[in-house]
Amino acid sequence: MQKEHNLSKNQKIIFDLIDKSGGPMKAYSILFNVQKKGIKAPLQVYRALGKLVEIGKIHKIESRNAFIACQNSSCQVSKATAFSICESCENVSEISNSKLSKYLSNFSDNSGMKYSKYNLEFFGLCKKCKSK
Amino acid sequence: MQKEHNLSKNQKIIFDLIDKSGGPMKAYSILFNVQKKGIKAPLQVYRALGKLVEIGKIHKIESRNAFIACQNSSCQVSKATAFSICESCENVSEISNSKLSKYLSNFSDNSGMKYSKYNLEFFGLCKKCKSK
DNA sequence: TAACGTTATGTAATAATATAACATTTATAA
DNA sequence: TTATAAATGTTATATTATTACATAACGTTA
Ligand SMILES: [Zn+2]
Ligand SMILES: [Zn+2]
Ligand SMILES: [Zn+2]
Ligand SMILES: [Zn+2]
Repeated sequence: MQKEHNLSKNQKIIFDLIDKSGGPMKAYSILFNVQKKGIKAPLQVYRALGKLVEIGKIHKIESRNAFIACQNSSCQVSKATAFSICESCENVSEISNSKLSKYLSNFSDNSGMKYSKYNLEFFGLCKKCKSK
Repeated sequence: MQKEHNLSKNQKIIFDLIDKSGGPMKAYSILFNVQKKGIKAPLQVYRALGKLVEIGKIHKIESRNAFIACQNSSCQVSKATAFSICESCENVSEISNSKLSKYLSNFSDNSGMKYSKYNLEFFGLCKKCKSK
């Protein structure tokens, strides 16, 4: 059962934009796109992004400095994320594989460290780009 | 058997600095530290970093925009990397776990994508920070 | 309702990270 | 040698992200 988060005005504008885009978006591209809605400054964008990441509605693709809407309805928080990234067309998908997530969530080694979160990024060529 | 790369002057200066630091270093901190050795501009640092990453002598910690010397002698290229990051003291270690790397290198799903590279970052509290 | 604490917003300035463009030099190899 | 690739030097600029401070909206409870 997913907690309902009542998004604020700016959070909703920015989430809707990212979600509808269907892919990763960069902060300043978001800013450009929401200026007509009254969001004029980078900080307004970064604050909304920060909150949306915190509650798991979006994730940051670290290697690309970009943000993508969560494609996995059960992702309440951004604490166990995996993505596949095409190095040619830059298409990104969230990987939703229960074996993988179990394996990583349960991973431990002899470092004495307790892992509470992970982020995994796979790179390669997508189907389309491979066949070119 | 690891290929010997003859590092250039700037590459050697920057690699030695990162390696001796024993942890992750940020580009502008590197720049500051090597200015006395004649490296004066960001681009000189980023070019050396780019090459060092390419040949696997260092890795980029994406979530921190920082660079760490490879702690795994068999890492020829930065194509299969895993790190543990303490969210309190920011200590970073490269994870060298053959089961994990086999599991991830062989991972495939039904997306039709061929994965040639991955980067995994685990977050948590290290032993020291946990006991505080 | 009133008071309070929390969350979100607005705005300006600036910090931190990274690359483009161009000229020159050094290393490698045919 | 000649050519080719790799590395360097330098200036300027692009991109990504945060600090600082003031104000407004929201939710809770007295
Ligand atoms: Zn998700
Ligand atoms: Zn592709
Ligand atoms: Zn390594
Ligand atoms: Zn720690």
